[in-house]
Amino acid sequence: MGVFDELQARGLIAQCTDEDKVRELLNGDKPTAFYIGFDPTADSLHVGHFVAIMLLAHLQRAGHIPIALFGGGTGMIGDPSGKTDMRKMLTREDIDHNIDCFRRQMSRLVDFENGNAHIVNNADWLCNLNYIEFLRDVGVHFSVNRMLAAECYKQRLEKGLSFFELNYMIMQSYDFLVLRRKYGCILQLGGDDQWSNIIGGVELNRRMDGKESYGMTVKLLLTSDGRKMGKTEGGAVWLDPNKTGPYDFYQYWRNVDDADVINCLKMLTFMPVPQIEEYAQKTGGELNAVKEILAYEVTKLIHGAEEADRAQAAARALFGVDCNAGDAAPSTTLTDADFIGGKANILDLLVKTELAPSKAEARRLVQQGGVRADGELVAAIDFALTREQVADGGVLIKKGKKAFHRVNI
RNA sequence: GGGAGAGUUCCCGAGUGGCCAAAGGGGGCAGACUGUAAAUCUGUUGUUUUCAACUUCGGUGGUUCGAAUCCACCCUCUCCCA
Repeated sequence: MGVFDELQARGLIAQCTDEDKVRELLNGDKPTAFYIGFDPTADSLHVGHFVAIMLLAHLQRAGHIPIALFGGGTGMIGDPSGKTDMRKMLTREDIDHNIDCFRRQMSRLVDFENGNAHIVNNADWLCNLNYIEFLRDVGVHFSVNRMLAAECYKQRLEKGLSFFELNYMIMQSYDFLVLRRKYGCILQLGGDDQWSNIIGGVELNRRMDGKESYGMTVKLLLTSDGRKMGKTEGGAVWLDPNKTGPYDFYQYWRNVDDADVINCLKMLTFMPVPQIEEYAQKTGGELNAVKEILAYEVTKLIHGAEEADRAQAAARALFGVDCNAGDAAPSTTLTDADFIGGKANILDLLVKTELAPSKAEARRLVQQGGVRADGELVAAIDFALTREQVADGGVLIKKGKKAFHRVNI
């Protein structure tokens, strides 16, 4: 099975400009250079980028050459597609820093060594453009009428779209032209929301150089009811372990909706499709076990086997029969200052361990029976841990079922 | 440039002088039920030294015993005209 069919079987492909041709390119033996753009608007990739990275990885394994394009130049504008508001602009330094972070995170899945893949920043060619020349050479090929007809601008057209932002599509198209000329890159990938920007590039290649190029979009990772995955109360689920710890990352996948498990396995792991199809037969409690596999596999890909093992061990310990919550529990070391008269009040501890954002919140948690210390329900807000209790191997404080923190001294 | 309107707590959105820490919904958190799921039900959702006090309704001043609510100026956004 060729890699194109593999991707299709995994449900990764949304649409292609020329499906037969793209299949031929990707399934063939000849290495094809392709690119995908990333907006370096944050200092970490998040789950929304995960699918795109998997795509890079799949295609690289099939012998093709990925180019990760960072929108250092376009990032200073911000893509208006599908956004309701204009983005804030970033400084050059921010963007450079973000690119650096992205690169590190991606290199776990994509090999950037030995020319097997390239990293480029479109600031390198966009920043020095001459306005008049650019308008004359590139701008003439774009019809505003057609651009405005594109679905992605419709929403903005009602709310207001600045000229500045309208140029995003032109710049992205120009990127494709540059990469084709420089690296022979003839295929652009992107999220499904990038479709019209990709088409723009394909047309520009044809109009300016008379060369054929292709575009393909990947499905966005959506929940079964159509919402974007990777959002939690705390914002996005990040791939950076400093922003979303491996345990929390693991837990996110451990808790996905039943209806989304199979999809996630297909899109976010390298597990063979036939095997996933077997899991797809499972229901009820058995499907719950599949989630553990998903969580482990995905965590392994992003954070490595060691972290995945730890996260899994911690989860099993916490939710399993034995209450001994491994060494993966986040912990805080108390000092004498935390004990008043040899005791540390539970409310203060909840705040200190960040299980509760304020004492008022901590009080509510206790009153509603949501707090346990070493498995014992904390019944009253004046409950306190003695120094001796903490000194003896520490105490595990649990908030609800899923949040916990160890205190020791 | 001219005219009209809007900015309320995490989000949407009520509130037009005291009964307002501010309705309702969403979201979040906790409890029950479960499979660490979903659905459902219950409680809760500004802070603190919690039978009370303090800070909050775009900003700054003002009127008043008392302001999210009235006045002045400013900032931001949207809409209509050019």
